[in-house]
Amino acid sequence: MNQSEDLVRAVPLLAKLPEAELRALASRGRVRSYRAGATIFREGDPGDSLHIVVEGAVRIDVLSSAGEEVTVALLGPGEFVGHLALLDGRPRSASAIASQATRTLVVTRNDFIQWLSERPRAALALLEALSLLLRRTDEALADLAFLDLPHRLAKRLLDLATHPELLADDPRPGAIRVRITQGELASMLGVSRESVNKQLNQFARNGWLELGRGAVTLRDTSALRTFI
Amino acid sequence: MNQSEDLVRAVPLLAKLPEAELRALASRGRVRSYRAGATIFREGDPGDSLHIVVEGAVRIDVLSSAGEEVTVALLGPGEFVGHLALLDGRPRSASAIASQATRTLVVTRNDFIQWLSERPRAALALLEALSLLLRRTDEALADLAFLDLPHRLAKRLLDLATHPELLADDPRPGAIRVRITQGELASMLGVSRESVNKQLNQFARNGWLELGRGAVTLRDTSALRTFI
DNA sequence: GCGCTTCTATGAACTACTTCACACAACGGC
DNA sequence: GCCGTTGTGTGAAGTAGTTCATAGAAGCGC
Repeated sequence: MNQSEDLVRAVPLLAKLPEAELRALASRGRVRSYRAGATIFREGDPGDSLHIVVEGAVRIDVLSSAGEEVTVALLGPGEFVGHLALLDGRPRSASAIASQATRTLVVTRNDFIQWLSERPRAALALLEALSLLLRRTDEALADLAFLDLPHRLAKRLLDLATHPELLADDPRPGAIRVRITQGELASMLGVSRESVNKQLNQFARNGWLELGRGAVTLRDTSALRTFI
Repeated sequence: MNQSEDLVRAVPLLAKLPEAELRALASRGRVRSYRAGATIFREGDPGDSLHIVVEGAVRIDVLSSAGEEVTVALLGPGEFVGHLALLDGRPRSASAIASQATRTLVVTRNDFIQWLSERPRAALALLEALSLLLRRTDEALADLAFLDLPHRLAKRLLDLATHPELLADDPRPGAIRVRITQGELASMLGVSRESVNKQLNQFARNGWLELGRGAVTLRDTSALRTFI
């Protein structure tokens, strides 16, 4: 119980709410566990639940018309999935996969809607959070339309460097080791794995980062930042 | 007064609300007029108002890092702009320009927030609307990453054909004349005007549409649909 | 009606990606 | 310790878009 409460408080958009309201939401949720690689839900499934990530990491994939999967997001503890289907009642717009062993707090649509309709302040906080998401998606759209691969890649690497759930122990101080394969990067950027590889090696030749199996180690983030 | 009320009811996301609540919102708004080409607000401006389009059409543009403008949306009567800045309190993420003579109903942030915090059902309706917007943006993102120009163009044309504010009188029954320049199309699709022109002419050679100055006339929408 | 501006049309040269083909390295299971 | 699988690295050939240059047609202001 108490743990659920802590989790809910870790969700940025709900963090501001009074304690009693948090407890009310947490008490309606149930904790579920997934092993690495397990499917939390699939695109097209009827969706009637919100998942708040407790620990682990969740990858959000959508299927292109050509049948390829793109990774549209990576979520860590305190972030949430399933809000779209929850709020508009339509089928899941993407698949959610546990990329590590993961636990989530699950709240059903009915419980959430009822809880929310009694708490206007929570609704405002949620509206604010959705607005921010919408801004980020709009920005990603503009990036995709106007930035070339080197710039999108640099941007994405710096973004990933802020996701604690992907970070491994730093081999040396000042370096940030991001645990991700080049194939996963390609799928996030909407380009081929080979192109990502070639560009990463270019960055490595500049001394901005080092490559390893399943990881990219950023050695000069400020160079990457000024490159953007 | 009465007119504002009608406007508010025309907004899909607010249409379900009881009459008294609608009146409450409409009475807080003010109607403002813009001539064709006038700027409603600019990207980066502090944003503290929601605009509901009463009549006319509004184009939403964002600036790319390279300084180019992309059109991210076209809005007609009943649709609304400014919700992002309104809800999250940040600066405008895009510019809004009246593409025809236009009137909007303006509601300020404070009025709206206050109105909303007293009406949980309206908040739920808004959350649902934002979820749908988010879905659409995600879909546009996937299209941009995976679909080539011909398919994106066909999709966009069919989408535009459902926007009544852009439609001119049909020259012949069954045909849909969309009033838009090839440059505007290019700016929506994130490609060059020349590429749009070449692809449109390809479609015209197929007999699927006809081209004119400032307009595209769809003659065989089902062919376009099966092409997608 | 004339000239300016906007919009459409098209070809040529260039470029950033793609796909394909292949080599090799690292890790995990048994 | 071997073998299958997963991940990285790289070159050659192809292609879907780009920019640039140039042309003409349609509408608008006065």
